[in-house]
Amino acid sequence: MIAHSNISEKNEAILQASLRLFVEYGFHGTPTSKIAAEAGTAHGTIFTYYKTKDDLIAALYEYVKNEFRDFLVKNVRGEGTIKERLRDIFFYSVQWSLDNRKEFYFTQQFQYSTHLKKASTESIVKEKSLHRAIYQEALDNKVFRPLPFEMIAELAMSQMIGMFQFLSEGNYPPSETKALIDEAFKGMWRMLAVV
Amino acid sequence: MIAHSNISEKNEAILQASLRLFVEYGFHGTPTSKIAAEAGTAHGTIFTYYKTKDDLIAALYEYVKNEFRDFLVKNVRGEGTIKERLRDIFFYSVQWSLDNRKEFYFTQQFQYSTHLKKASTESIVKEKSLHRAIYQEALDNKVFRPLPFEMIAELAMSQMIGMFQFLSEGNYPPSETKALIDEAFKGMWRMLAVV
Amino acid sequence: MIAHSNISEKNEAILQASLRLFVEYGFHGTPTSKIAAEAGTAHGTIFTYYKTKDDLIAALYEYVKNEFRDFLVKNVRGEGTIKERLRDIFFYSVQWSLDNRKEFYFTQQFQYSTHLKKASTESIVKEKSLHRAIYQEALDNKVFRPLPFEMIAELAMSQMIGMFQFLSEGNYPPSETKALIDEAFKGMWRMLAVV
Amino acid sequence: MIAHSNISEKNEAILQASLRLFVEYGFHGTPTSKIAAEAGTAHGTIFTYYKTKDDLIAALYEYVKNEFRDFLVKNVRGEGTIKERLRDIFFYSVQWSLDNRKEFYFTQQFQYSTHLKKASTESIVKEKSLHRAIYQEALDNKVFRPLPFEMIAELAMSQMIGMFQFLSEGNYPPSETKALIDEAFKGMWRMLAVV
DNA sequence: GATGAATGAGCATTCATTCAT
DNA sequence: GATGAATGAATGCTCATTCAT
Repeated sequence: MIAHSNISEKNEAILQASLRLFVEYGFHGTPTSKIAAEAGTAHGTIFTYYKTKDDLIAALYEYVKNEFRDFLVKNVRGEGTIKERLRDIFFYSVQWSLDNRKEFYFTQQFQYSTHLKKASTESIVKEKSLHRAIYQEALDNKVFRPLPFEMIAELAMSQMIGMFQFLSEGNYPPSETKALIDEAFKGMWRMLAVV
Repeated sequence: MIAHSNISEKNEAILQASLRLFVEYGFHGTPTSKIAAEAGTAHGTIFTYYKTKDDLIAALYEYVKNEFRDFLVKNVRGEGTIKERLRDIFFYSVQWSLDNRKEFYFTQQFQYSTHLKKASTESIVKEKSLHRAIYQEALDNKVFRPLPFEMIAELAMSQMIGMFQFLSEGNYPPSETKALIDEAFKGMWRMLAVV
Repeated sequence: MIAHSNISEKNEAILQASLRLFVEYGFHGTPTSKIAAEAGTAHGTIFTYYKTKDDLIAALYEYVKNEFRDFLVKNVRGEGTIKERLRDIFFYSVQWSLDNRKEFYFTQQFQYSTHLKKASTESIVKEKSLHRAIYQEALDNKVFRPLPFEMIAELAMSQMIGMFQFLSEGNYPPSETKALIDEAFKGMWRMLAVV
Repeated sequence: MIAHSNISEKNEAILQASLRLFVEYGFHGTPTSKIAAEAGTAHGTIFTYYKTKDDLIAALYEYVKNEFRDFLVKNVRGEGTIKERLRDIFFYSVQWSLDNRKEFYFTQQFQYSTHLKKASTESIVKEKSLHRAIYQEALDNKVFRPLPFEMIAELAMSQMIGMFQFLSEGNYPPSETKALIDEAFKGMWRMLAVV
């Protein structure tokens, strides 16, 4: 669920409508006119907030990214062993994507939309900085096996995406979901950690 | 490199051009007219082979999928322990995607192109049947931990995609690439296998 | 430089901004929003002064026309021979257009903007009444050759426009400019006058 | 009447329709959709011939310019005194503009459409080269008074435009029209020529 | 009067698809 | 089969104008 501070009601409605429609019909399958209709605004209103449709898409990405990051910052333990903090990151990342499926799915779509590559590569990396910091820490402290950093990062990320895809298809009750995520984390730990 | 049996030269040129352009500009960023130009045919010719652009995309997907499957069938040991055969699947899957980056990237794009969902879900599952058969075997024989089958499948697949992404960015020499893939396989094994 | 009596500061700013932008980008190339920005007012403010953009354009035309007329009335000798007064009209008309290039250019643009035809034909004729009066006088007194009045009027006007165009491209010092205008007037006199 | 060699029927219809509508409603007052309707083609057809509306406008200008030039070349005496040839240029220029009022009016509109300036300045000069060549000759041979070349050019051109404007309003029979143009030419001669 | 967010009609342009040759 | 001119529905975007504050 999107909810943010200095964003006008109309703007919010536009972002929400965009998210819903992009996820359902894709970027190109969603005319700006439909977004406006879904948002309950006039067509032109979109363009008072965003110069172009691509700008809207990019802004939505930024928006979602921030939601995600805010959620992680709020939930991940600031203290504890590396393993504990890693577990938190893993757990809450998967949890957030399950609780915000549209947002997560949109993110994936975005990263595969070729013509937006340039504007965002930097943005994508930044988005992952929370994760990457702790992988680096684990690597530096020899908690992780001596593998290339990027390999570790990619494998860990993929793991989360895999869990999201798995869990978002079946419909497990919360407690079981929790258990499965933790099971996956243990798997990841066995995969990457020393001993 | 695409090369197949009963496909006319023009058709082949069209598929090749499509692949190149789709990967570079995305489906919607690639007009059929440009495909024709790149393929060295008249615009209309595309539509003597494919009723619609979406048909072309679907056919290309089918085409690539078959290439991949043929490659696996040719290379994966038919005999050996489950672990050996799993390793082969893992290894050659990653290897193929590295040797056919455009093809693999196209596949990923395709799976995130929402408006093509219906036509293909079934197709995608079928594509993965080779992998899934052996995961099932490993699960049935208690070689894998007792986790939901789909979870295992997703985690294993994600691992390969993660390795592709990692390796396709750095530029490692063949021998090192080979070593890294095997390292990743060992990680996956620790993650999923019993003991 | 525009400067007039009962016109509010905002209104004046709007007219000035319009003039500048219309001359540079044309009527259709100048959005009212840009005019407002250039004038330092809110977009809506324009419409408290002018019901429509076309009204603004027409008002600006009227405004400029009056500037020109005032200038002529102030400078043209009220007495003297027909030739002397004609020379003044010719001279000061060209001079004004050189000293007020934007204004003059705007006038020309206006007269070729087809969709404003109706509103202004009458206005344009009125604008030229000072000139026309003296051509009529010259014709009535047989100072001019016996040609159709409209022909004389058009030829004389064209002459001034031609001189403006010529002088506004080169950059002659004032004294030379003056001499060239007088030379042109002599030419016009030879063209139109008896003997 | 436009009529040219290697121009397809549809293209011709588009140019004709454009000319008619531009002259009546102006560039911005004429939607491309109306042009298509008037030309009896589909809307999209315009864009198979011209990449943009501005391209169409520029092409139309080029087209009309060529018509004019062809007409002059066909009619102006190649031999004779400077005066005779000047008279021809003057006479046939005015005559053509009267016989092709839409074309001529379009030309004038075009030259005042600010945002097309860049594309065409060069083109406009070229258009006038036939005239300019003979003015230069007259100046070099001291047939004209020793005035700046550009001044002569502008004054002569203005004269023709003035005559067009005058004649296109009244409705004189051909013989009288002819006489009046010649009268105007004599005036111009008195204005510019030595003695 | 002044503001500027909101409106929606209007427009240029794109592009998959058709079809006569 | 191959061609490419023609089609017209669809779409992103602009901008004059309105109106609640």
